[in-house]
Amino acid sequence: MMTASNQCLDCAVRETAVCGGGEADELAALSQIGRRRALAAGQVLTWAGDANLLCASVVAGILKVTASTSNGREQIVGLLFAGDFVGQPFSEDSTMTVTALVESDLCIYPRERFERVLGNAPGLERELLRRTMRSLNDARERMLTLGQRGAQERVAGFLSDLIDRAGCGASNKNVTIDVPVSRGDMADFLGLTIETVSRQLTRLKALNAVALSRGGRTVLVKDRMILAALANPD
Amino acid sequence: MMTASNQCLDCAVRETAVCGGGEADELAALSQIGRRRALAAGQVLTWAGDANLLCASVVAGILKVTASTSNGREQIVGLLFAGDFVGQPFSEDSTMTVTALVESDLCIYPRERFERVLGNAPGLERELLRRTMRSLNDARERMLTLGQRGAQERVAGFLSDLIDRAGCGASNKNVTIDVPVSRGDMADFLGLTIETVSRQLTRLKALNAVALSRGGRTVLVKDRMILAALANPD
DNA sequence: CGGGATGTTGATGGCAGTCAAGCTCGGTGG
DNA sequence: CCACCGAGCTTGACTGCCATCAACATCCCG
Repeated sequence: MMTASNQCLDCAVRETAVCGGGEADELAALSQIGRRRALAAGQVLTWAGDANLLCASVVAGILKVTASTSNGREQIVGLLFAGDFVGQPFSEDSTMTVTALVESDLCIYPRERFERVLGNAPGLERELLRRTMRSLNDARERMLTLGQRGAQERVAGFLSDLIDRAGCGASNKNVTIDVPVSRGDMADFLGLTIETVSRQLTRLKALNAVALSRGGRTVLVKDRMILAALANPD
Repeated sequence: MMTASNQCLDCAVRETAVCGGGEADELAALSQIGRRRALAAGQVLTWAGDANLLCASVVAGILKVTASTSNGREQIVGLLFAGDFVGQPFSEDSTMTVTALVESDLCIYPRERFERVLGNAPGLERELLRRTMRSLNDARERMLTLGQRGAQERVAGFLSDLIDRAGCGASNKNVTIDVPVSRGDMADFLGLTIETVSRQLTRLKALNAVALSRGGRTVLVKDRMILAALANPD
């Protein structure tokens, strides 16, 4: 379809998303099945337990992938940013809920059709394998945090990771970072409560490692080294 | 090489390992690069931080994949059984340590050669992608446990999972399961201490849900339903 | 301004970690 | 065959961290 193809060529994540891993003809096949969808903040893309009908690429925004216990406790098992892949090909049912944290744009692929395209697109399949491997590694590193680290290490580590994500380069002092999620989501991500997260942040403030503003959503990191030391004590 | 090929044909995990996903010619290519290696209990296959030189299939035995903090705390992020795939293709460095928990047999593939074989073996690559997706899902479900569940839920859930693994079918009462790991490994797996694991097991005993023998390594599950209820309270 | 959502601070308690002692079991050697 | 030994497991006393409950502050948006 011409419009879809045109969308791909000037897509914001043309290079960074999974589509970038394929040859021209593979991209063309993908473009046939992709459809744009916008999600409002808080809107759910897929529910755990529902039939697994969708895969997607994040074009813009931030989403969370969550798992929940039967008594309603929630763990954020992954955050998705522009360029990230969403979904579980080759699985009949989805066990995770995917929710937009801010207004987001996706490029949606029906799962079964996506799988068929994958079969004829070795470049895409390779790229998806690489990404899944990286996600698995991330998940395992986070299991270390959730199983073994204390509250202070978790919060300091979270901020350090945010800095790395932003790619602020060499500067180690006075880096301003934007916390893209609420305290509640931060707590669910780190396996803590809102109160504990808040307390640890004020503790970092007291240690002169950070300064907060914009209602705690903007963090001025006065010294990355202090933060790194608190995230990884000996 | 004829011997390697012969090894594959009568390999114990011929059907269940990643090799089973490919066509005959794909298997032949794999057999060229696979070499058997035996590991003693406690022996390390690969260290976190070393160059990433190996992938492998588990032929027999049990291995653990661990991540560690700088101050020496360890988290078991995965257990590997016969048929499971080991390693991280397409990554230059390995971030996890892999250790044999009992005497084990592996079929080792040099990483770069394995990657080259994958490029010409779509069936294998597909199978590896499926497995990696499953592992990612497992890791995420475990993040829920590590982040949100209490000690009792973790231990009861661990035993329930062991029963599922063993595939004891329909019988819900008086199932005997073999705990394949020490209390210490169980603790590292669950993000608890040895003492807490032990206490929770005696608690299960007091609740008449299980009986222990062989120094705590054999568990007679008197009622799976009680266990499931304790693992998933409301 | 005013009101609701979000974030912070405080008081308290419980669950799991720590430290320390005893127990069990399997293996070894006299 | 039994006494001994050591590793792994259990139990106990105590501590400390983080969750919980509750009040207050701040921000944002109309």
